[in-house]
Amino acid sequence: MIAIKHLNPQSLVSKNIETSTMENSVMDLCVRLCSLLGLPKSVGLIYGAVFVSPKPIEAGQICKKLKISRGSTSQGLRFLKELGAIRSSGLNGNRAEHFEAEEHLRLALENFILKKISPALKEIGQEIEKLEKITPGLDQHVLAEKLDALKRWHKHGKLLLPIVTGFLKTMPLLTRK
Amino acid sequence: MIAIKHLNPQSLVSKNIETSTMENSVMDLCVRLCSLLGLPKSVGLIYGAVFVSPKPIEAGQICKKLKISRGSTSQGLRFLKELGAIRSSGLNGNRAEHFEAEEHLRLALENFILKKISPALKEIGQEIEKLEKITPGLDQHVLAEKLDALKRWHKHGKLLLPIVTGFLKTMPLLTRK
DNA sequence: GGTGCCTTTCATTTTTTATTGAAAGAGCGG
DNA sequence: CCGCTCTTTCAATAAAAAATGAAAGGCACC
Repeated sequence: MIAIKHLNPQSLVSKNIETSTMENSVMDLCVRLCSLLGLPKSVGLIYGAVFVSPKPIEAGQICKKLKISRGSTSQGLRFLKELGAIRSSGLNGNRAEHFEAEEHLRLALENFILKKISPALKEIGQEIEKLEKITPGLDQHVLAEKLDALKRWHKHGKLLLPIVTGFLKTMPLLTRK
Repeated sequence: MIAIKHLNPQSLVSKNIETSTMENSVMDLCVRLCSLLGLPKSVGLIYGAVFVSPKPIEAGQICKKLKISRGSTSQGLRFLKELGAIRSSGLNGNRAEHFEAEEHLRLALENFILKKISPALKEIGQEIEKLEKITPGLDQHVLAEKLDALKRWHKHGKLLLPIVTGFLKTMPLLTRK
C-alpha cells in the first residue's frame, strides 16, 4: 500500500531507553524531526542521545544507552558529523572520541537541503536541456507543451530553494550548553 | 550505510517503456520529481503516463504500457487521485475509468505537504505540551533548556509551512491540454 | 612490539516497503 | 440472471533499506 506515513503518537524510544520521562521525550522529538526529513530512526536516536547529554558523549555510551549495534552507532555518528549536526570534541584523555551537538543545527538543515534537493534539481535541469535539443516530430507538439510545464516547475523549484534556506537563517539557533 | 540518496543520471524508465525519447524523458522527469518527495518509482511512472498522455488514459493501458501489475496501477492511481494530482474523467463509453492529470498540480503538492508535515508538527507540539507539564527535578534543568530549544524550532517550523505553501500559490500552473 | 581499548568496515541478517497476481467485486448489455 | 470487462483487494513474494556483529585497523601506553 502506498500511503503518507506518520509515526504513531506513542513513545518511539521506549524500546531503546528507560531513563527519565523528560529525557525520553526529548529524544522522541528528535526521532520525529529526523523522520520528517526521511532519516532512519537510528539517526534520530543517536542525534537525540548526543543532544540530550549534558556533556560530550562517546560512541560506546551511546550504543549502550540506545541498545543499538556498534556499526549503526558509528555510521550514524559519521552521517551526523558530515551533515554538521554534531561535532567531535576531541579524545578526552583516552582514545574515545566524544561528541556534542552543534550549536547551529540550522547549518545542518541547510546542508541537508542543499545536498538532497539541489543535485536533484540540477539533474532535472540537465534532463530538460537534453530534451530541448531533440527536434520534436510533428506528432509531438503536445509533449512539447508538457515539457514547457515541467520547465516552469523546475525554474520555480530553483527559486523556492533559496527562500527556504533563507528562512532558516532567521530561525533562532538550537543551542547546547 | 546511511546516505542521502540520489537517482542515477541515466534513464529511469527505459525498463518500463520503449517509446519516443521525448515521452520517455518527460516520464523520467516525473519519476525524479516524485522521488524527491519520497514517493515510490511506480507512482512517478503512473503519474508520468497520465501526464504524458494527450488524451485521458485508462488503467489497463497504463499497466500495459509501464509493464507493471494491475495492483500497483490501481493503488498508484488511487493515491494520485486522493492527492489531487490526477482526476477521473468519467467512464468513456465502456466501464473503464479514464484519468487525466489535474491542471493544478500545485494543489496536489500543497496537499502532500499539508498531509505529511502538518500532522508531524502537531504531534511534536503535543509532545512538547506534555513535557511542559512535567515539573523537572533539580538535575533536569539542562534538559529543560534543550526543551526550550526544541520549542523554538517547533514554533518556527509552523511558521515556515505557510510560507512554503504560500510560495506555491505564486507558481504558474502545470497545465494540461 | 605487545596489549588493551576504541573505532570503522562490510558481508550477512533482519526489517520494512513495494510489487505481484489470483480472487472477489461491480456495473453494463443482452 | 449471465457473461463480459474492467476494478479493487489482499495475502504472498520480491526488492530495498537498515541493523547487526565479527573482523580488521589505529593509537597510546607499557
